Amino acid sequence: MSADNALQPIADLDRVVHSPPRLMILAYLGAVDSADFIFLMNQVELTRGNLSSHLKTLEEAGYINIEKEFVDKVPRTLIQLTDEGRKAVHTYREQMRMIIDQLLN
Amino acid sequence: MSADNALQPIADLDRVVHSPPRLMILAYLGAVDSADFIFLMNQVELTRGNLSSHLKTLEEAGYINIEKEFVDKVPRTLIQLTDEGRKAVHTYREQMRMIIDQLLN
DNA sequence: TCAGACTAGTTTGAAAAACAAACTAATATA
DNA sequence: TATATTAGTTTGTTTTTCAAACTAGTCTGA
Repeated sequence: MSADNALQPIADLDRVVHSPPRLMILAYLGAVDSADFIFLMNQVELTRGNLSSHLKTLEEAGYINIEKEFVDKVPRTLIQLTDEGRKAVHTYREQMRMIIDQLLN
Repeated sequence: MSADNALQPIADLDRVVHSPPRLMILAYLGAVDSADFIFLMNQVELTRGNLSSHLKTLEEAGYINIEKEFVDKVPRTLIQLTDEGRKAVHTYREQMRMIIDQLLN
């Protein structure tokens, strides 16, 4: 019924990556490789609570690594893309490129 | 605070278009220009209820036109992209292309 | 002609995702 | 010692997505 469905690539998009707030986080992390919580919050313009839950989603997917350390007794959260996360973004990009080129004219 | 935010293009994506089920609907309609409800339902693999509500969202956005007619006493719903819908897809495609090329490496 | 099945949707209610307000806990400051 | 600030998390609300149940009409056979 759907064996050779041309729209399948859209259905197959990784929803963890596809969500705009998370796509912003991933795009930013892809560029800088490591960011702290507050800086990331300002870059992607999310509230703290909102950022916190999106980071949790990304961490559970294995796409980012969260490291907490203390710098002069101030807690500091370092967030970086994992290899898996980088791969997921790469895959998403290739799929989306195909969708754009082949499906949306 | 966010005047020249490189991530802005992601935040600006049209969410009506961005949703995968609706992107499938729009991609399909872009290719065929007119489809009936049941055929579209099979193509995009949504339940009737689900398709119905996504169509409503698209119609309210002005992206599709829904015409109901009777063919041999059987109701038939014809769905087609409006000019505005075609334009929205075009804009989405250009924005996404830029995001892919510039942001996701 | 009346019961049962089919077609073509819509409405409604539940589940999931996104969001932001309120809370926690620690340090710094006056 | 109160007050403010920093850095997050938890929790509750809103929005979105989804599918089950409902509506309304047609067809088919006994």
